[in-house]
Amino acid sequence: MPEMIKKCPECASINLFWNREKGEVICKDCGLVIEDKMVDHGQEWREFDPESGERKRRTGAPMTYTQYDQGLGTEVGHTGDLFKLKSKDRNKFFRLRKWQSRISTAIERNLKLALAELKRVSSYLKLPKSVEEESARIYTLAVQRGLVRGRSMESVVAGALYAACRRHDVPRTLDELSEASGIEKKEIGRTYRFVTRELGISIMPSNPADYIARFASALKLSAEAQSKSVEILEAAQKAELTSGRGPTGIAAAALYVSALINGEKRTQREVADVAGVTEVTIRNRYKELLEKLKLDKDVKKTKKRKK
DNA sequence: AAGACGAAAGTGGTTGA
DNA sequence: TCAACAACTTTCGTCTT
Repeated sequence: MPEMIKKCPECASINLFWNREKGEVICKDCGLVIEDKMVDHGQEWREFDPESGERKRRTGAPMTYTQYDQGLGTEVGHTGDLFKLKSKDRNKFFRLRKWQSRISTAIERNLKLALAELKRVSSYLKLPKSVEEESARIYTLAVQRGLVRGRSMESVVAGALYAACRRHDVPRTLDELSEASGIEKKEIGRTYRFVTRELGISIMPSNPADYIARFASALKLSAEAQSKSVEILEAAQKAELTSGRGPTGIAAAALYVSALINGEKRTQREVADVAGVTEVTIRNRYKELLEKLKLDKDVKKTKKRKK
């Protein structure tokens, strides 16, 4: 296979780091996130048509949750098979067929729709396949437990996606999910919490560091600034400034400070926008960082150097 | 004029009686 | 179920660059 050698469009370095899990390709030299959202060009086979039309050729399809029946549908055979049966069995056969269409259609139709929606949102956010799979699994479980009742399908899909993102340490903010799915933020949060609680899915509180790479590249910060912000983050965690606070706020503040120190000043507004928090929050975190970590020296130093 | 800063009031969610 | 509470937001006025 002719593997294309990719270069960083920013600095033309070929020193790239591919984080498969997060679906990010990061330039080690300049820190640019080249493909923060990898589209999976894998199979794209259709997932409709079982009802009528041609029979499925599912031979050897990989088992996957993004397939509404996980690619393993049990089908009560086709009329062609009937010739082999005696009349007694034939009744049974028809009964089974009827049954199947009764039970399965309700759930399966829902799943089909939901998974289509899920894929839509997922590809809009360019989430890696692993996350898509996970969220499909979560959604399937949720449906089986009847957790969708009383909630809109879309909101549960969004909730499942959000949960899957968190579990895979590839966090998207609620705002992003909200924008992609058209569901209100609080609604997503609600179903997210509900679903995870009901399914007993444990989720670590998301780590601010997971946001750094994405935010930094959105702000076009240098690799130095980015790694500096990670340092700051670690120091902040040691100083216990992070517990109980919103991870995005922390990440944003760390980035803001490190940008300042590195002489790549970004306005609070810019940082706030990409991080999805307000300037005030950044200010508060920022203030804490300066106090507890005595970083103000560093900030002043670079200020003087500029003059 | 724009950005940074801070105070005050409001929001949604958690917790504990 | 309700009130207290923490984190975060919104809004707005003031100060700094």
